[in-house]
Amino acid sequence: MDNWGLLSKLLQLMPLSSHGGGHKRSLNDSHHINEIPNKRACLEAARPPSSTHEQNGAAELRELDLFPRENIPLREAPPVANLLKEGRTDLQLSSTGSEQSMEEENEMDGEKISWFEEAQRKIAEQNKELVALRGFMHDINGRGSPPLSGEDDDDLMPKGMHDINGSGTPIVPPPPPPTINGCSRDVVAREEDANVEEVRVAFRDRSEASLIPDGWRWRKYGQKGKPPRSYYRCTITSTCLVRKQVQRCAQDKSILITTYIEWNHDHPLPPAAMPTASIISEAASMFLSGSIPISGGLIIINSTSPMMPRCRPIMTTISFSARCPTVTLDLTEYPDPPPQFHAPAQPQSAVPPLFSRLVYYEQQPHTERGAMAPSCSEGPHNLDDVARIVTDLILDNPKFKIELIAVIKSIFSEAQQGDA
DNA sequence: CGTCTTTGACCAGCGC
DNA sequence: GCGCTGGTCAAAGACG
Repeated sequence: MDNWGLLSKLLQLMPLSSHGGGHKRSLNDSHHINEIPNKRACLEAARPPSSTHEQNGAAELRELDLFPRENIPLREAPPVANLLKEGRTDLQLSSTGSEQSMEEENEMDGEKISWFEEAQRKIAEQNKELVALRGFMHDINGRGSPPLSGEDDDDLMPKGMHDINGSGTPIVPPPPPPTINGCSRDVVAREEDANVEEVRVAFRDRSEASLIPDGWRWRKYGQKGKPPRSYYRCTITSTCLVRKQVQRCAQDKSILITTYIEWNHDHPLPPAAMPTASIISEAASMFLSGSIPISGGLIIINSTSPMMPRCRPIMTTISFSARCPTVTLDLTEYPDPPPQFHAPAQPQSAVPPLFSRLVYYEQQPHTERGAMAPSCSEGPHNLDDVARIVTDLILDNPKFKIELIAVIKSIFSEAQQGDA
């Protein structure tokens, strides 16, 4: 069985009816500092469930109804489509520049077409389905992420899992996106589309310090509430309007929540602040452009920011404060990034690279996980063992599916680089 | 003395 | 209209 076969087998084993958990965890996460709003009807209509009642399935049924299986013929579709059928519109498996790569590869001799290229074709097919699904959802909701143009290959980039800099690329802060009055064009576009004047970007991370060093200079100008929420203003210039809020998580005092209310400084950014600024800008841009679904998702960020010193997967959650949506980047999920996420290439092995990452997942002291999955400390014996372990992990914790998607995506990216 | 933090007052928006 | 909440202001005090 080649790697694609393995992946197909793993994906087929995923319980299709498992719609909760995983990327929806954040929506019910009581750690969230912001509450569901009572205004912004356009966002309210699409907001995720928050009440216990909704957690018990009502909202999930509503979301399932958006993808009635009898209306979408995916029965014969390959496994990736099954994830889409679940509403996993945040699935992203393609890599930057894949379309160009595919065109080139089509001219090559047939014998040289690898499993990876086959996988890319399958992904392209599923992306087309994704376009149809998103359009379908848009028609039903009257909002949400704008439907993608099926004729525009650039728009076929799947949403939700997003490698901001491209996996494995040199860790260089991306240049700020094109701006309109200081806002990225995407931001402006989605603000206009969704009637959103502002989006906030928050970081959740464990820190004993009262402030996470981010390169800017801040001055405290207010404090409210219990637990206390501190308000800071950028003081690099007296006219800079950038502010942020800092508070401890009510449930876990070791978690510091930093919310950036503005990020359009009226002065040149200090070099130390540029990585963080780019992350904030990108995260906001991704949300406003629909790359991060309302339900949140997983993104992969390469960064030199003190907050995120290396490439790592980040669980994003979307909340809705009284004033605007907040994209929260949860940095508490991974105490240390797996080596694969900052080592671009893996030595060749008889075992697919997927497995070594599963081992990483397996070895993490994940406090949210329930019963222990079968131990694999001695390493895989065969691919059936791998499949069994993965199945157990998925059944044990639906969130593992999210992790798996990130791993698969990363593998594809690395494989593509290896071919280049 | 300048800078920064603390803290109560004040304001605006919203739901009831 | 009232109360609640989020956010900001500004006076007072602390600190180096």
